[in-house]
Amino acid sequence: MIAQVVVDLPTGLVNKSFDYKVPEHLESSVLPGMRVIVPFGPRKLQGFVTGFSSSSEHNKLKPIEDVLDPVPVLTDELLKLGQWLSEETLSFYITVFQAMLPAAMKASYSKSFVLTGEPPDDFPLSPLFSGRDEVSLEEVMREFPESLALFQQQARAGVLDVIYKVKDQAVKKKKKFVRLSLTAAEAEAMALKLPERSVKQKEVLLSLCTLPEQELQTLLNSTGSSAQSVASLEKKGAVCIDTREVYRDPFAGRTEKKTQPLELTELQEKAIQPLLHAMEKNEHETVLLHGVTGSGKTEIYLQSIDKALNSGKESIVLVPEIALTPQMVTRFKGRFGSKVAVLHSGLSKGEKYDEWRKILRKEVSVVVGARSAVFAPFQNLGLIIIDEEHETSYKQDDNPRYHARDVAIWRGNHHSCPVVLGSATPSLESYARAQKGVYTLSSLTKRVMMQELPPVEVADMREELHEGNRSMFSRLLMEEMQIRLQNNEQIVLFLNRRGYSSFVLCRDCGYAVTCPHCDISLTYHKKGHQLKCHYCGHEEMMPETCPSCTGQHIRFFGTGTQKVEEELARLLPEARVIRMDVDTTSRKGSHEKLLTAFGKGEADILLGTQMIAKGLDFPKVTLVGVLAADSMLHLPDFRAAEKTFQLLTQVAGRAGRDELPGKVVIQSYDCGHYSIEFASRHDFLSFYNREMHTRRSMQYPPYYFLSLITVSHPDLVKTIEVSEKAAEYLKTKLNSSSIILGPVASPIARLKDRYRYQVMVKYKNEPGLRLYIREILNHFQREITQTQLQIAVDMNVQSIM
DNA sequence: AGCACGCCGACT
DNA sequence: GTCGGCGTGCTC
Repeated sequence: MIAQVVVDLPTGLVNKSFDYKVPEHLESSVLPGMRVIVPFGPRKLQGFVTGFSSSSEHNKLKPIEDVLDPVPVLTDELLKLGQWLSEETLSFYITVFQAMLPAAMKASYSKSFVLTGEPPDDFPLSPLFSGRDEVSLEEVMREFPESLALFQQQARAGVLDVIYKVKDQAVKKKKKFVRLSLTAAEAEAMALKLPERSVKQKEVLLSLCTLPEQELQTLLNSTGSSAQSVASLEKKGAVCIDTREVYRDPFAGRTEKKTQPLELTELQEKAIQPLLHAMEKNEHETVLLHGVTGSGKTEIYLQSIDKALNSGKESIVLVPEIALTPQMVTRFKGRFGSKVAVLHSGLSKGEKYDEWRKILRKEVSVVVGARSAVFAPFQNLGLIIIDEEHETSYKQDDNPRYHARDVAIWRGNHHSCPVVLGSATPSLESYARAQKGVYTLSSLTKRVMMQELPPVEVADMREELHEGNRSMFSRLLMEEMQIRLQNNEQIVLFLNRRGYSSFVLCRDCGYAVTCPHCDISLTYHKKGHQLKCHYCGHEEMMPETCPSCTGQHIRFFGTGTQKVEEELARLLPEARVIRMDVDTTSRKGSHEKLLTAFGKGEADILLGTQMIAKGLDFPKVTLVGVLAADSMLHLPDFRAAEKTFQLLTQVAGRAGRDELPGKVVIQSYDCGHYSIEFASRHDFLSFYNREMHTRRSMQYPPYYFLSLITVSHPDLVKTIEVSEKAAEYLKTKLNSSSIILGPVASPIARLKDRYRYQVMVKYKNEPGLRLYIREILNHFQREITQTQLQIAVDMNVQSIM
């Protein structure tokens, strides 16, 4: 039996399967989709078995060394999907497989030197081994790097062996359990017979009488005894201790109140029908659920999941990372309890691994998670839901550059089940497909309780400035805030920091402090008085004087949340403010804590960035202020208007969600812009028509496909040379109707000390494009593996910023 | 990615 | 004449 194995090396040269002999003792335990350890050259690598064959073109096959999984971690479906996805995104198989699995299952490798026998008397490395017979390469590099050559020499001489190890990081958590091996009556009798001084043993026994099986640590804590007491009891045969695998429980101590399905409104009923139909007929269909904020999309999700559950099928719910709040999780756990697994970035590696294993073992039937949850290894999928389908976070921005929506639709096809794309502000792509009939459109035009969408007023900041108001709050917003404070109602202030962060500028000479490694202005962080690069992490102290002209007038500009907070403290000193941004929410759980505090009314104003734009539902919020609505409007991105519209609509939806009527104030320097105008009128369709018009005339998606090739190298000349060759090659191959833009410098022209140039391809129909790009990659393959050259390909660009 | 193989400069 | 530099090519 011969196994085909894809090895764990993300290189073009090994992007194929290798044949290995399956040793007899493993024949019954290896299946496709399992991880194995195989010898590869002199070392050992983790790999994935993709299939079997009875013969091989190679005559000398090495055997598989070990099988890491008792059952396949990649189902047959996922193997197939991986094949498709790697072709679609031009990624390596191994990269795609790894994207499908929790990070904990990625192998880690180590190398060490081992003494082969008794070292000779004059062995020069004896002091470094000092009695041990193994020293890791890591230790050599750390403690005595100058001896590395000596180690290698001794290895060649045969005094040392070089050992390669593959470590599976997927560690299962274990806990000890204590079980009473006597009946309660016997135990009680024994407890009485124990000597006077065995107080603790007695307590332990009595505790076990009421609950005969307990987790060791819990038992020790509750009785205040030590492991010694329990060990004595074990020796006496009263209890036995065994070690068992347990799941890490990220939701420990949290019990969700069980919720019941709500009665659907007439509109919801109508909207859910096409979906339920497709589920009944076991047909694949993509339903675009366009529902205004507060229209009850979630209840539709919950009831369709319920339907899937009732017919014994599983569901995947994707939620944007940023919206994967405890509030959201609670809604699903509340309805479906322990049938739900949750996968999001807030979990530790181990926790994610455990949640994932619940899916593999069929212990859950619903998974709620961010982008990568679309790969949940369910085998009987009945429904896939993508909430806020327009969110850009569904596109992965490194390899494999996949879009969760495409993967969902592939899987929906495979399982003959519907895919639901839900949004108040669908992406233009999806809405256009719905209009063409590729997707089924299902609309919810009214809020559940029939509240009106909140009125939106736009404050013209140019005019404010004109009339002498130099503060960051318009008079309108100021007035409205004062009213809420008086009425004891709550306010959400939203500051979009993208493209608007606080950069440092010299007022004398105009010098802006940029990152020494990237073509990017540094951002000022008040904490530590430091400047940081958001791309490479470079940090430096805020300079006292201008590095360029040594002038004194170097200041930070732009409005960060910190600055807004200070301004609020000055203008509305009585207001209690909670600030949410990367600085205040970096600690685990702090995000949730702040939101809970706000929900309990411990603050009047919630001030934050993107992270407060969606999913939040606080009944006492009656005013939402958007401080700089146009800050992202002028980003050089074809989606700038779309993103602005989506964001404003989402934010506006946070107001007046309960009985109290809400109001929204949008501040802008460009209030005539159609994104702002249509968002203020809650008019998606007009925005859609207008923006589609622009896209058509500018030849952007959804009228054209957009692929981007980014070449990067530390040397500018090399970068330009390669990108030019790539563009020229494509020009000879593509249709005359396709548009090749560039090469030009990327929007971030230098990143981490590498210059970046890009070639953009706009096209309607280029069936051979992937092939041509593959050829470009092959052509430069040697330079990619051996020099600093990188060529990144994104076959379906979402954003060009 | 590693590592071996192989072909040119400064050393015993 | 040899040790060792790192350019090139392969790993089932």
